[in-house]
Amino acid sequence: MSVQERKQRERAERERLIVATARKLAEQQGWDAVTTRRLAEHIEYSQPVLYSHFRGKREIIGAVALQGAAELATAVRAATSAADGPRARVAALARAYLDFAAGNPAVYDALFQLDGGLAYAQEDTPEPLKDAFAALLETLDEVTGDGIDPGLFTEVFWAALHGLATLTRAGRLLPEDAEPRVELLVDRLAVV
Amino acid sequence: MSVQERKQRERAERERLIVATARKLAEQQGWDAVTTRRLAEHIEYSQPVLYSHFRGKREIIGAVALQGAAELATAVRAATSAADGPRARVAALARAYLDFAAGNPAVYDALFQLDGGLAYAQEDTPEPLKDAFAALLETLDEVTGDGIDPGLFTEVFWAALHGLATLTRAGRLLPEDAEPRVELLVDRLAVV
DNA sequence: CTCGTTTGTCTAGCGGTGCTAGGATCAGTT
DNA sequence: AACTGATCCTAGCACCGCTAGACAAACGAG
Repeated sequence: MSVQERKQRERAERERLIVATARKLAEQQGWDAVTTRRLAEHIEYSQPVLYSHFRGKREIIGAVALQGAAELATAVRAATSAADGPRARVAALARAYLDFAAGNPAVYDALFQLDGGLAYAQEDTPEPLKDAFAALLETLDEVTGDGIDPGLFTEVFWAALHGLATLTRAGRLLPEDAEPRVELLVDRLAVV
Repeated sequence: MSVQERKQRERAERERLIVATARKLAEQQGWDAVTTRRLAEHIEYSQPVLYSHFRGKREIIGAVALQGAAELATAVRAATSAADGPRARVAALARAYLDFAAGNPAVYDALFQLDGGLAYAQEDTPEPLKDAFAALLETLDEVTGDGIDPGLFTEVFWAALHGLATLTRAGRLLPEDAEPRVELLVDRLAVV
C-alpha cells in the first residue's frame, strides 16, 4: 500500500516538474522552443515519459494555462482589494491584468493564444478558468451600469484588455502609451 | 527586352498564384495545413520555387496579411460611408471589422495572430497596414471626445474589437451575444 | 530467497515539417 | 549549332510530435 502511495507521489512530483519546466522553457525561449525532445532532456527522462503523463503537447500547454489562470485570478484580486473606490478598483484590475500578460507572456499565450485543448464558456470549462473570469466580474460588477448584464459587460471589458495585451505584445501597439490607454478605457467603459 | 518583360509578368503571375493558393488553403483547412509541400503541389511547381519568390513561409503569410489589410480597409470604409451620423458610423465600423474577422479567419490570423514578418507601428510599416489603421481613425476621429488624442482612441477601440474578434473565434466568447457586445462597446467608448 | 509477473522506461523509428545544395534542363544569344 | 545563363527539380538535412516494441527493474507469491 505504502509503496503504491510513494509511487503516486513521485509520479505527481514528476508531472509538476514537467509543467514547471515547460513553463520555464516557454518563458525563456518561447513556446516554439518547447519541443518534446528538449523538454524530455530538461527533465532528464526520455521523450515517451511525457506521454505517460499527458496525451500530447497540447495537454502540457493546457496544464500551464490552468496554472496561469489561477495566478491571474490571484493577481487581479490582490490588486483590486488594495484599491479604494470602484474607479480605482477597475483601474487596478486593468493594470494587474496587463501586467500579468506582459510579465508572463508564455503563460498568457498558453491561456488565450495557443490551443491547450481546454473548453471555454461552457459547462465543462475547468474551474480555474471560470474563477479567473469570476475575479474580473467581481470588480466589474460594480461599474457595469444600469440595464446591462454584468457578464456581458465583463466580456467586453475583458476583450478590450485582451486586445491591448496581445496587440502590444505582438508589436502592433507601442508599449509607451499603455497607461493613457488604460485610463481612457476605464474612464469610458466603467460607470462610476 | 520583350522576352524579359514576359518573364517578369509570368513571375508576377505565379507569385499571385502562390499567395492566392496559400490564402485559399488556409481559409479552407487552416494555416497548419498550409505546408510548403502542399502549397507547392497545389501550384504545380516544386517546393524550392516558393523560395525564389519568398524568403520562407513567414513572407507568404505576410503577403496574405497585406492583401487582407487592404480588404479590411475597404470593407470598413464601405460600411461607414453607408451609415448616417457618427454613432451609426462607429457601429457600422465595428460590425464590419468583426464581420471581416469572422468571415476571413485565416486572413485575420495572418494579419494579427501569426508572424508574417511585418513591421507595425513604425516607420517602415507597409502602406496597407497604415491605411487600414487610417480607415479606422477616419471614423473614430469623430467620436474621440475632447482632450483625447484620436490615434490613442483608435488604438483602444481597435484593441477592443480585436479582443472580441479573437476571443470569439477561439471559443472564449459565445458568438450569440456578439451584437449586444458591439452595442455596449459603441455606446460606452464613442462620444456622440 | 527465488522465480514469474507486472510496471516502468528507453531505443529506435514513423511520417511529417521548413528549408537548401547541387545537378539537370531548357531558353535565348551569338 | 554551340555556348551560356537562368530556371527548376531531385534529394536530402535537421528537426518536429508521437508510438511500437524491446528491455530492465521492482514487486508479490511460493
